[in-house]
Amino acid sequence: MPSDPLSSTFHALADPTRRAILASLTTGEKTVSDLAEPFDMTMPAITKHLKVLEKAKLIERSKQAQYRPCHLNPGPLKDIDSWMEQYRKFWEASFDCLDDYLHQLQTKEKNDE
Amino acid sequence: MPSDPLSSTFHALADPTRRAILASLTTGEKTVSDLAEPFDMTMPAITKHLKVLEKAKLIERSKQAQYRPCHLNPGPLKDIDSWMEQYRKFWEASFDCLDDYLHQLQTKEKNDE
DNA sequence: GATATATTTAACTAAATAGTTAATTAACTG
DNA sequence: CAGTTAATTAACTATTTAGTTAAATATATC
Repeated sequence: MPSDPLSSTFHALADPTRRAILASLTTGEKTVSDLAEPFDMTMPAITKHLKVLEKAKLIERSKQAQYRPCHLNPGPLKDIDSWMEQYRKFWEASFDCLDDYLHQLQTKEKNDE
Repeated sequence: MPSDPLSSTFHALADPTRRAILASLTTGEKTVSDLAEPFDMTMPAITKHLKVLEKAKLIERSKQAQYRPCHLNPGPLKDIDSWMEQYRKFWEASFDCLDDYLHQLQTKEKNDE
């Protein structure tokens, strides 16, 4: 259950409703009802999605009267971006066949040593 | 069940074993036994992880005698990178308080119109 | 053809997920 | 304080997941 941060971020993002909620928060703070409005889903379902996003620290929440507004926290997305770094070289070069490319990379490594 | 590509990629990445397998494939093609070796897990468990990665198109497989070597396919990672684009501005600017930043962004939007 | 190696499939289990409805909490409004 | 609105919690269900052990498949080797 104490899943590592990267896993819980990826898990939170592995759902189209949650990604849509995040996207909706890019324009600023929103209440739960605001966020729920576009979806054909009950409020408790939205509450649960928000809990998943909150545990992953992708959103933060405050209190304003009976509202519990949410805002985006980009930190975990930045962490994913950093994690991706090790893979960028695999698509940034232009190549047709991955095997050729890997071979090329390995050859280059040898030359660098 | 026919989950969208982005969801199935994020889901595949939401597991440390699968991420470790991917990382291991950055150095080139590996057999299932090679990939399984670092983990305290049975072979069928690894086979299942590979199936998840394969369905997400993060790996591709071939046949060589009794071996079924795997290699990395960076395509879906590139797609995640593109998806992230809309969030980059949220961490690329330097700011202390997200609310201030959001307010700033909204102000800027108004000025742009 | 018998046997060993590499991998997968089948059948099962325990736990987690994504949703529901109904009830509860909290705060505002008349 | 009665009623309404915003949101959460509880209790339940169906599905998916991540793992297991045991059996099956496929290829190579003797």
